[in-house]
Amino acid sequence: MSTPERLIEATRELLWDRGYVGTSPKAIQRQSGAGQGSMYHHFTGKPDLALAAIRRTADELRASAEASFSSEGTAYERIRGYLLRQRDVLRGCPVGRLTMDPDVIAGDALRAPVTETIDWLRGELARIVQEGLDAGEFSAHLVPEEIAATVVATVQGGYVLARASGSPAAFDAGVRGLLALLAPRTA
Amino acid sequence: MSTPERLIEATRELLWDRGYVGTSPKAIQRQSGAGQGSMYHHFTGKPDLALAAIRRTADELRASAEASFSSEGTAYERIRGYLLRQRDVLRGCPVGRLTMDPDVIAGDALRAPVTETIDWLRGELARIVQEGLDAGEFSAHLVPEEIAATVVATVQGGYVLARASGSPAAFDAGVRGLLALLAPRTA
DNA sequence: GTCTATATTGTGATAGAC
DNA sequence: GTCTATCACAATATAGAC
Repeated sequence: MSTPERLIEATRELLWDRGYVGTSPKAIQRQSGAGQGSMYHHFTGKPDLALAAIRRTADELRASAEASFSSEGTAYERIRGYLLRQRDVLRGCPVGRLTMDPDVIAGDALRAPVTETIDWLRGELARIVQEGLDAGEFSAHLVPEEIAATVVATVQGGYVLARASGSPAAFDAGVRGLLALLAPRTA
Repeated sequence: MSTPERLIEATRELLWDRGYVGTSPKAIQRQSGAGQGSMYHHFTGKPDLALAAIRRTADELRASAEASFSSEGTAYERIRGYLLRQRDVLRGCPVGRLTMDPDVIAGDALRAPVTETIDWLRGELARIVQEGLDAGEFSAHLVPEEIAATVVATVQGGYVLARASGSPAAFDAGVRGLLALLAPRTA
């Protein structure tokens, strides 16, 4: 792997585990095996490197979600697929956690990929819920954008519950509760 | 206000906005108006002061939630009251945000109040959902602990959506979606 | 109780040799 | 492209005067 590549990957790991304020250039250098000089040769500084790392993480998350969304099945099945897809629950969401980082949220550059990713997620889910409504799968009084927000929030909040309790079980409980509420009436 | 009091309050504000790793003793001293010497006279260091601050924040959050839970009304109405209670949405949850702080989660001392608060919330909500089930208010197939987790997750995740989009509207959308899913069948 | 001085290590970066 | 100085400032304290 090239040096810029190793720097970006190391930064992604550190941002995921410690956030932006908790990630120092020195830690990035240690984790990537690159020296001081290399890092500042390839990137202008910590914000520049963090931006590259965040963008890549956002792209990966999007590609991964897209796979769930475009699978076969009813709207409910696709939402269930998204909710139950494998996750590193105790590590949290590598994009969502950045919303709690003051230095990420404060500036436009680092915040943009975060905003776009979460907004895109809500939009895709809203589209799926609308398809479910059109198919008569869900109660007609449900509002697609609201249900989409509830689904994304349950996932993001599920990470909080899991980390608070120290167990992925809390995440799973929240997801199962949501699926029970969302389930098409089979009676 | 006494000096220890001002130190604790300043730390609470900073922890809320910047997290534990983002909060320095110097910033606490500036915000509280206390000097270096005072801070280290009243507290052994940053972790000690943070513990006092986190405990107080957790106690306040619990008291505030208790007010919603113990109000009059059906189970659905009490859950709705909790979900719609006034919040500083864009600032996030002062307790939940600490779950993303590596130095808080890593140690038992600082993590304990966070764990206890979130676990307590889930327990109280599960109790209310059970009451709703007993009263025939909810579908019998719902599992109280799961719905409770979904409710808390929707709130915690709602903060993430709001901060990602820069608007409290995203939080409100998630809550309305959940309430629509949870609403007793009126037909 | 509060203040100032001092200390060690880390942060985030620049400069210039190789 | 990478390395080793070097730098100014912040983080997180300790020591001891007042």
